[in-house]
Amino acid sequence: MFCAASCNCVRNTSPPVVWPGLFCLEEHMSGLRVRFAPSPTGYLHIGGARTALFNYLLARKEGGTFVLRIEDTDVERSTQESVDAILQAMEWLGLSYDEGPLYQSERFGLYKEKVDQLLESGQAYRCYCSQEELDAKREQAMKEGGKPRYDGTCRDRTDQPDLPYVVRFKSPQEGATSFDDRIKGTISFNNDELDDLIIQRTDGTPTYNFVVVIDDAEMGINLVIRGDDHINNTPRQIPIYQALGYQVPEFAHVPMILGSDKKRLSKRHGATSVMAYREMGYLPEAMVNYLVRLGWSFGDEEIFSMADLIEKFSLDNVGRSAGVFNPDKLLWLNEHYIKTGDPARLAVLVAEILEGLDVDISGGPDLTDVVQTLQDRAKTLVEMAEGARFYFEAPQSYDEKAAAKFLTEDKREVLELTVKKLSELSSSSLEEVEIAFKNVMEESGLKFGKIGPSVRVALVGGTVSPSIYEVVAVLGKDEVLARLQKALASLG
RNA sequence: GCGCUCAUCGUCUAGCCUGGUCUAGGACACCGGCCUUUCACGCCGGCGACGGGGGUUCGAAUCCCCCUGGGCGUACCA
Repeated sequence: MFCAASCNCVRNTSPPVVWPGLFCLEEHMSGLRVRFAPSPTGYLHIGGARTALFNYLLARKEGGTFVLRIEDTDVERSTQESVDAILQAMEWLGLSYDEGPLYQSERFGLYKEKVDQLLESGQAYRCYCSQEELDAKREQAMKEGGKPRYDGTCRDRTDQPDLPYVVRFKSPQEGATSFDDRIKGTISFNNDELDDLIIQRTDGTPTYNFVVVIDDAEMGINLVIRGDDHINNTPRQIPIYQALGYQVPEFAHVPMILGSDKKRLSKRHGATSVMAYREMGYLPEAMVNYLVRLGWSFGDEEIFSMADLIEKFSLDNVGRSAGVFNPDKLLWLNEHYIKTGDPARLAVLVAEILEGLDVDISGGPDLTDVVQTLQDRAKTLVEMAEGARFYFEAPQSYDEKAAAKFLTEDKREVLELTVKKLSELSSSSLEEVEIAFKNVMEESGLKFGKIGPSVRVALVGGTVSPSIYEVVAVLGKDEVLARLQKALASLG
């Protein structure tokens, strides 16, 4: 067995087996416990994926534990489809977790207990103010230039009228709350900025800022890595940890991802769903590599495999400023991984796309060979599939312009010669094909430029394809001959 | 409005903590060239930034202050 942190502590088994998520205890097990806690109100988006990735990487690097928790306290907006979509996306990216998924909706009993505990100890209270009253107060405060925070009307109320109520946490009103963020440094808030936040709604369900504390504490999370849109929540959560007698974890707030207009990344900036990129023909390693480099760096290096990252990732190299999502660079990375990827693996992926395109690949050339001719010229798997199409479907017609230029009567002679030379081939290896074409050139006295383009149009239907030699070799003698004959028949 | 936060090429960033080695490095994109049977790949080259103003210092991208600009938050969403 082999330590997944790719250290030198090879367990003495042969062959070595890498077991994701399994580490040699002595060297790598640490008490680090991190988590990813998405709320299932949609697909896994770029930002969430990066947060998950950072958590995953740190856990793997330190030999810690990565926990997945589903934040579905908002019963209205949470759906099972979203949960599935998120799980699927994480799997695609290769982000395995050690514990979970844990559902907050299944822990309401626990939260209720904690609410009661705070109510009893006087650290929380029932608030009977209606939504309308609150809205009015907020508006009023804003108008007077004040802070739109709850004014504490019910804070010291002692009666318990038979009215709907929410439970509010008694936030400290004096002093300051501060914490040392692992990424941003010391952050401090004056407590008079805090108002008494609602921890339990009228319908009895708990709210985010409350459950997140309980869960992180109960699950033993000691480092919370999350988006920096949560920085403002942190000083509200810390007093809750304290009120409940929990130890406050460390925090690491990672900067947000913005769109090209520097606004928070959203649908109008294009695809933001991780899985949408899979559909567009992106490789997961390209997505992981892109995501990690957005906000993190390691000298001048650009290319990182997951194993590299587990070895090299560190919160120390995470930047403090927000980053703009740049699809061009993602594309470049995808191109890179297609170029350097294992053709057999790529073939499996391309086969799926081809199937979706209703292209029947049975009886055609070996897809792995096909992929190899396309690796240097495709930026996405979808592009590759489209480029592979002609290998399996003989051209039904020829591109008009191309035919007018390259499939003319005066090409008959050389095309017939090509057919002759090719048909004499014993195999269609690349070497043999090259020799055949050389012979054609010699006998006809023509340069390749006078022959190749015509052959290309005959074989693929247009003027764009991999090298002619490769195409002929991969397509195979019989199919090439058939297509050439067909083109010959169309001449004139 | 208030609070928090951020600030190096168009974009991602190195450098900043421990001032001089920075006429600021790399990558994407873009432009030009080479290679070439098409399209690509590849290779070579180019364009291009320390937001502004004050300090401190012999010397500041690096330290301090102010300004400006951006982001986030300000929900019975998470």
